[in-house]
Amino acid sequence: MGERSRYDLVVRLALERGFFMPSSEIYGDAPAGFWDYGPLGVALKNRFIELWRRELVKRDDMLEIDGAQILSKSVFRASGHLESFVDPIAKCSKCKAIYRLDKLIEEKTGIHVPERASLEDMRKLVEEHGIRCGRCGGELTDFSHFNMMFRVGVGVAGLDAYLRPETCQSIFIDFLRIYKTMRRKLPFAIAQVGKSFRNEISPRQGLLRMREFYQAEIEVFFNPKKANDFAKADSILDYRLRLQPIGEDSIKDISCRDALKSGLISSKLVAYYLALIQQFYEKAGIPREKIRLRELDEDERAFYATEAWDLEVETSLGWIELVACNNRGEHDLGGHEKLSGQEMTVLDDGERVLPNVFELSMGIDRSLYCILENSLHLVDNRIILKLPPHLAPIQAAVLPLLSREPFTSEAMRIYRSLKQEFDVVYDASGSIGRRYARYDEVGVPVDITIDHQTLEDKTVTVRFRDSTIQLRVGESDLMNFLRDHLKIG
RNA sequence: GCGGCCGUCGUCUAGCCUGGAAGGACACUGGCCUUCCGAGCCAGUGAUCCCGGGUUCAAAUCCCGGCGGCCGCACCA
Repeated sequence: MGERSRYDLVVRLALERGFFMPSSEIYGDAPAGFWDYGPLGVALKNRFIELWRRELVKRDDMLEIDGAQILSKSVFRASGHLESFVDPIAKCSKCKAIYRLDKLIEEKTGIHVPERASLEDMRKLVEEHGIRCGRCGGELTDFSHFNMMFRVGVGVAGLDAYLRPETCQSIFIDFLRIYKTMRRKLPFAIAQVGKSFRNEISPRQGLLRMREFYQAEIEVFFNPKKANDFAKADSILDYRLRLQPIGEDSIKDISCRDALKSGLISSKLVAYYLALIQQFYEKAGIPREKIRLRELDEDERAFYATEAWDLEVETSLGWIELVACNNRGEHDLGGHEKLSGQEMTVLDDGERVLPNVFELSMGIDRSLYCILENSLHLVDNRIILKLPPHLAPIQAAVLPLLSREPFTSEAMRIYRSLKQEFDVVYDASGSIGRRYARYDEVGVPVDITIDHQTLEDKTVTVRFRDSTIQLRVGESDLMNFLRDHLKIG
């Protein structure tokens, strides 16, 4: 299979079988970067989130919230997004080309433009060095900042507010009340699944880069002096991480214990959460060898991060960042404390500390793409979607061997008994082989066929998607069989 | 946002250069067949030809603008 064609196959399957589709697609003015999930896509997403809840939220006793998507301007003044979530731009007065101003100055003069440089500073540099449009030589004009947040006007007065560019700000602004009411001590984590919004200049590649997207974020609050006093980490010390630290160009397969000992990871707390997130993706069906935790150097890190590891998965499109694991230090609670005047310190062993934050910020849509691409296999030019059974949108198909009585009634009866507990479909249309193929394509892990023998001895044929092996299961054992087969491994 | 290529049934595409009734394959639906791995035969549904404007007796086709897609630049979960 060609490298590009894997992406095309996923998109084609998604459109044809209802996983996802471009939003507003019947209108010509549909802007890029917005996608709708269809029935199978929603089901897959829900199962993915179920797995996330189980393997991260429940496993680590996190508290889950669901915050508003529109937040006040002050939130983003405090978080730094109003000032820092921007690109400085300028336009050519002649050919209308738009430039990243800081990049243009650096390219023309070799002078490094610091993040904090004002537009006025940059305008001066442009004048001093006589920088003009790189393409036509025209004069540069319209110096401005392009902020990637969507601004919204609230109420009749059109009060300035913003769609959140990351879900985690909801966690930080709710932190104080949750801490006061939920009786937790440091360290503990707050988690959230929800939408975030970024006005990307050029969204592209389907689910990989959207303007409206789902994140599953976890913010771990901890005392920075105690990041190594972390007993929970004992359970993962022997687990092997796939690390690529700064300056390395290959992946080290190394136990958490050794990574800590050699100083590759800054603390037990960080090692523990990196282990949890890697284990999560392994359970989501991504093979270990396609996962890496790559450490970002200063230039690559977000403006709020002091230490950053990206969990990346290798696909036909290269390594894709699925989770940003950032040490945000006291950036967020400190920022909100300063602007709101609300003291954010908490008591920890008799000492007042401002909690630091380590986050696991997961892109859900991207993750689903990687799972789909990884699961997609071509056999005799037919798609077989080998999803882990516990992520399958449809868990079993109930099929009468022949589309006539008494097979149809028997199959319908079994379908009805199963659908109370499982997500199953009934299908009598087309030859049996055609139906097997139809459900292989959307990742149904087992097909249940009602055949001649069913009528004699109350057993059914169970046919496995990945191996096409068939076995006979008694009707009364079917529930237990399915529960077992759909269990998280 | 820029540059290159591109946009036709659900999907893949023919037609565009050289203007003149939108055709095929797969999928889907129904019928015959009565089946354990996309069987065969017959019939059928399904396309504002991305959108808008222009040229023309006539536009899927030529021209202009917009929107979208892919690749590259940049940015990012």
